[in-house]
Amino acid sequence: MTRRKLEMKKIENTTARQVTFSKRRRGLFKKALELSTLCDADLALLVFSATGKLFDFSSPSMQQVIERRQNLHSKNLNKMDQPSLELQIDNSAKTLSSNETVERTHGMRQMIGEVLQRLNVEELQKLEELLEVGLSRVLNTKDERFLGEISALKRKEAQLMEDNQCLKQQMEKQLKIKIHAIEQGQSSESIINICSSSYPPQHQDNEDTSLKLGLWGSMLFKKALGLFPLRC
Amino acid sequence: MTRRKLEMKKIENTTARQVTFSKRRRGLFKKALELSTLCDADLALLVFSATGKLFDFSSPSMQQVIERRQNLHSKNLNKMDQPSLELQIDNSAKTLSSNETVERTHGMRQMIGEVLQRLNVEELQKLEELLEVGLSRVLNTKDERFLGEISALKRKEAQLMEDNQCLKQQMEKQLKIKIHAIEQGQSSESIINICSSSYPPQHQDNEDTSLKLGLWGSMLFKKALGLFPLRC
DNA sequence: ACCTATTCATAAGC
DNA sequence: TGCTTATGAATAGGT
Repeated sequence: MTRRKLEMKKIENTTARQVTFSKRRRGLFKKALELSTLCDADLALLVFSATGKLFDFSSPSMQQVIERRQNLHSKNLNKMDQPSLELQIDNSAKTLSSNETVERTHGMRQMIGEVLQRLNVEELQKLEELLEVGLSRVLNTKDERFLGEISALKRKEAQLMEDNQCLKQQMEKQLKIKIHAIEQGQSSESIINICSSSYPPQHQDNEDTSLKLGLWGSMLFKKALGLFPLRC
Repeated sequence: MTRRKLEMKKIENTTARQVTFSKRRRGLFKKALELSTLCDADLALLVFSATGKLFDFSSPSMQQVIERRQNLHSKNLNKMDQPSLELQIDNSAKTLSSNETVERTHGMRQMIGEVLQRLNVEELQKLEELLEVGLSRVLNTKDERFLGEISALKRKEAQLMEDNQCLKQQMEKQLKIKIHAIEQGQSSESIINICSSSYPPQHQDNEDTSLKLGLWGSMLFKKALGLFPLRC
C-alpha cells in the first residue's frame, strides 16, 4: 500500500509475514475500536497469530457478543426449521416431474438428501455452521440438565441423610429410655413391642452407630439390637 | 480522517453515525479479510449494527474460531494437567528436521496447524472421520457417566427414603406405646423425654405421614407432634 | 524499532 | 444509498 502495491495472497516470506501481521493487526484493532466508539456498535474481534496467540477486542464483553450471535442463530434455526424446510421440500417436490415425484414417497431422509443435493457449497457451508452451533448448544443444554439433576439429587441425598441421622438419634434416645425403665424393673410390655418391630437397616457406608453404642455401652441395648431384623 | 479530523467519541447525529458505520464497517471487514489472507491468520469479526443486524466474517468457520478461543480459555484455566500433551509436542518435534525444529518452539497449536497443513485431502478425510467417531464416543461415554451417576444417586435416594420410612414407622410405634401408657395413667417421665427431643423434619415433597396420622387418629399424638421442633 | 514514499480510507458535500 | 474529492491514516519496504 505504499512503496509497492501488495498482492492479495499469503505472504510467503515468514518474517515479512509476521511483520505485516503485527502492523496490520494493530491497525485492525484500532479501526475496530474506532468503529465501536464512533458508532456505538457491539463488536467482537478475535485474531489468532500463526503461533497460536490470541488477540481480541470486544465492545461489551466477548461472551456477551458471542452469545448475542448464538441467540440470533438459534432464532434463525427456529424460523428455518419448520416452515421453510417443509416449504423447500414441497417446492423441490413440485419442481420434479410427476414421474419422479411418484418415487419420492419414501420419507424424510431421502427428501433431505435431495434438498442437500440442490444446495451449493456456500449454502452447505452455512448449513454446516448452523448445525455446529445447534449441536454445541444442544450439548451444553444437555450437560446443564444433567449437572442440575445431579446436584438436585445430591442435595436431596444430604437432606435425607440428615433426617435419617435425626431419626436414629431419636431412636436411640427412645431405646435408652426403655432400657432405663427395664433396668428399673418396670413392666416389659413395651420392650416386647420394640423387639417385634423393625429397625433401620445398616448400609456398607453407613455412619457411626457403633461408635454411639460404644459410648452408651449397655449390654442390654446390644442384645436388643441383635434382635432387630436387617430390613423392613 | 479527511476533510477534517474526527473526534474519537460517539457521533451524535444519527444519520451521520449510520453513514460512518456503513463506511467504516466495510473498511474494517476489508482489512480483516486482508489480514487473514496475507498472514494466514485465524480470525473472527462480529459487528452488530445499532438496529441489531449482524455482520460477520471469519477465516475458518465462526464456530471453529469461537471454539478455539473457548478451548484456549478452558486450558488456561487448568493448565497444570498436561504431561502427555507436552510429550506429544516433543515427539512430533523430534520427527521434524532439526532446521525445522528450531522454529517450532511456540506450542501445540502451531504444531497441530503445521501437521494439518502437511496432510492431503484424503488423509484429512480419514482424520475427520476418526474425530467424528471419537467425538461421538466421548459424548456417549460422558452420557453414560452422567446417567450412571444419576441412577446411583436415585438408588441411594430410594434406599434412604426407605430407611427413613422405617425409622418413622418405628418412631410412631414408640409414640403409640408411650401414649398408650399415658392413657393408662402411667408416669409421664418418658413423655417429657420424648417432647424435649427432636423429630425428623418435614419437607415440601415429603411422603404420607399425614396419611398415617389419619389412620391412627389419636388427638393426643397430633398434639405431641405439634410440640416437636421442625429441625434437629 | 523507526522512516517515508506511496497507497488507502474516509469525512464532508452533493 | 452512491459518487467525488480533499485530506488524514495506514503501511510496505527499507534501514
